[in-house]
Amino acid sequence: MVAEKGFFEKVYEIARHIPYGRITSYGAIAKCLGTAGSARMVGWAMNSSGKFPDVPAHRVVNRKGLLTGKHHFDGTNLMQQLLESEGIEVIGNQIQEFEKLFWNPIKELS
DNA sequence: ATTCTGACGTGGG
DNA sequence: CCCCACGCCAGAA
Repeated sequence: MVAEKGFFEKVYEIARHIPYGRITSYGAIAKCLGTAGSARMVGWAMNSSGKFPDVPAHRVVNRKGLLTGKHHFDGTNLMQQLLESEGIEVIGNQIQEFEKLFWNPIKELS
């Protein structure tokens, strides 16, 4: 059948739908893609998000709400600053009220 | 081709 | 919550 969209594109598509001031987890996206368990690939795709300005990688964190990928951004606190810029409180790489700000792609995009 | 790593998640203790 | 181990699969060396 028709060639499916690349794994990366699927990730980007969802990431692009993340609303302002909201965040989601890699696993949530992975599940939405149907590749639950391969959450690592989601993060891997994000690694190439630098080529896609439409992909707010800073809004994607791990399931603990920890900014595990902040180290991959340009600066050291760039990711945190971006999140705080959207009204998200971040302390020590940990998003405050993570569950409250969590945006479930499966529920919203289903 | 093989090997290792990696922005994760889940399960068991 | 913590720690440990396994699975996952794409890409780089």
